[in-house]
Amino acid sequence: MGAPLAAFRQSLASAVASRQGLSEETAHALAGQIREPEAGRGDLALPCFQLAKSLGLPPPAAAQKIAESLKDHPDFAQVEAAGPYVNVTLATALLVDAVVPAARVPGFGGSDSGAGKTVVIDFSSPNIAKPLAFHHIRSTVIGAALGRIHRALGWKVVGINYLGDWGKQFGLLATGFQRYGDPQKRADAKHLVEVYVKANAEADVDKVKATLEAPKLAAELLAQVTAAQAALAAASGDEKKKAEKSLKSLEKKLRVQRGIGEEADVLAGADAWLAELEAKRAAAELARPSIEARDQEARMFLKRLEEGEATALAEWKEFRETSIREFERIYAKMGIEFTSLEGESRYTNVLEATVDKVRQKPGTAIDQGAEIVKLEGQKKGEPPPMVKTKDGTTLYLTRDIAAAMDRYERFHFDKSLYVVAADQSLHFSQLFAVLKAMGHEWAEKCTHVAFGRVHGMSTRRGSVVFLDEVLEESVSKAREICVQSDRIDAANLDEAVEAIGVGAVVFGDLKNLRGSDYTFKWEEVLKFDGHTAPYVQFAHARACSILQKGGGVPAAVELRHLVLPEERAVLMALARYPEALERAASELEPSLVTRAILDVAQTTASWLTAGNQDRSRRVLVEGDEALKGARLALIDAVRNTLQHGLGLLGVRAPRAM
RNA sequence: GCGGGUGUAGCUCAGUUGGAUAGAGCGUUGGCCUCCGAAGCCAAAGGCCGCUGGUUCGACUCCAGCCACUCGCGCCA
Repeated sequence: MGAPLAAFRQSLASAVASRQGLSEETAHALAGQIREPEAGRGDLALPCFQLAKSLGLPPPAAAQKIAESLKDHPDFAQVEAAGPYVNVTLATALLVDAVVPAARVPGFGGSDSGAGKTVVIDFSSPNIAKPLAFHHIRSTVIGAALGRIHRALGWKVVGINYLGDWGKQFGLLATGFQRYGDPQKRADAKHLVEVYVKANAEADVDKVKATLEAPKLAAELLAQVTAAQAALAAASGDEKKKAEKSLKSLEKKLRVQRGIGEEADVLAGADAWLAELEAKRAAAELARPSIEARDQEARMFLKRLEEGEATALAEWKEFRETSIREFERIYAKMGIEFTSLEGESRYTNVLEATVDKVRQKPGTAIDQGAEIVKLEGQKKGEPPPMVKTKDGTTLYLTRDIAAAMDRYERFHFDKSLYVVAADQSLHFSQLFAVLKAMGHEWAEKCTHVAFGRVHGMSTRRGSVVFLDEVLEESVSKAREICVQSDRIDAANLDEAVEAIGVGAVVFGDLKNLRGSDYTFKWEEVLKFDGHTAPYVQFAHARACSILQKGGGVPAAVELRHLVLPEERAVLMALARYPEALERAASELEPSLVTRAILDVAQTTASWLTAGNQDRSRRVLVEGDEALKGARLALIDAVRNTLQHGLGLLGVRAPRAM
């Protein structure tokens, strides 16, 4: 099938090389420099800065010379030197023949570049006992999209939903349930979440610790501010600048802690603040024994699990299944599938053996009761990887080491991806470093596909939004709009509504570069205008509708009739699509696919709307069957590409909306 | 304090790996439905690309130093 754009670049580069007597090698290098020109200046642009050197001419003269030499080349309809650039317009025949037939074939954009290779993708991976909150959408849709993209490129894909089904949080749920759980609701996922949230709050030893230390820290900070103020008053010259800076940063810290604004005097009411913190401290002191006991209880539950105690295991199994059922309900709604649903518990039996392997190489040491890995080249201040707690239980890292080794044995992967939030970069750099130190060369094939946080959601402030809730809301908004449409018959309404509502949310996430953070806002996730899923779906539906009205694409078409600027824009957008897929896979960046199909949708919308004013520019143009046939073929290519691209993202494309 | 990330239009974000006059969406202003689908199209306004220096014919892009925000930094995952 090939990538048309790459072929165009190559043919331009080869043409230049052969006419200037340059080697194939330089031709190849040249191809890499070719880009797209400014709007209205053709299809390809070759910057001549480096060529100028080898030709011994100033860049504009080199461009002139090269342009002259290409003037009669059959592949190029127009060649123009513009300053140091050569702008080339492709011959229509070349462009249309390379793009349209290929783009009409189902699976356009895919390739076999990954044939014989295996990628393991660890994604979604929620914790049992915790709710599936909105932010879980990120790992879920990014991982699923990367899976589909790789599959389209010929890779064998193993998608693993690696549940957090082992660990202290499970102890919190189990012991919490004994206290607050409604025995009638043992299988109610929402109830389990309530219990977990409550149990977690009542065993929050970190918060108690912080509250206990708060008055002391606050007093210190106040003293520092006072001292800094005095220092500033006494300072002069260079010293003064420094003193100002340090005071400013201390004041800012204080403002944040006190929760006061820019204008307020930082020291005003400090006594009352201290008194308040002191009161909280006293309360925390009283609550401390019970909180520590609850925490201990949860830890002990994990201990019992790790020792294989039957009743604990039975309870664990039951809660686990309840959670999974709830997760699967939501995955089904989003069309997410996994090759394997497993979890940390898979490795409970091999953890001792895993720790033993680490002990042999690179070795471990006991530090403050915990067992840490001896790594060379550790920078000071960097926390050492830890494989066992002071209780003798294992940690996340221990289990991930076991899992990574297991995955390599099972799949002999060429890539192993962990689609996990960027917060955990340290964990993954430790994981990979330990694996490497154990002698596993394949550690280099492992990548942390980090993504940014979703801000504005905090469990503590109770502002957590459930993923399901967002999907529901979006679907109901889609329904409101769809029922007003006379284009869509009752039989297909539900399907379209789901596709649009869920699609908008999924697409909204996959539009941003995965690395960047964003803030959750209802009006953002529920956006249907502008560059959103409904926009692309709309273009697709229009294409379907025109194809239907036109009676489909004729058997024989003369594509050379596609000469409108609007049509060329669509052709170029289609030509870029396969390359976007390859890059999305190599850069692990699904947003490249999102943006590529937005480009197709947008150029198509402009093209089709141009036909509203001017009947001669319509696809279903009257009185010219040959032209109509060519345009139908192009609109079919658009239809096929949009459907494929949306599919890769996990968004369905209704035929009407 | 140490390490990572981010800083581009009022807001949300792209920027093809160093190339021409830095681009979209939202919002604002103006225009386009006797309709091949207005969830759309066309146009306008809006920019010291965080700051300063360096490398280069050329820097939003690379390097150094600052500033701001943010995440992480031992027994959670």
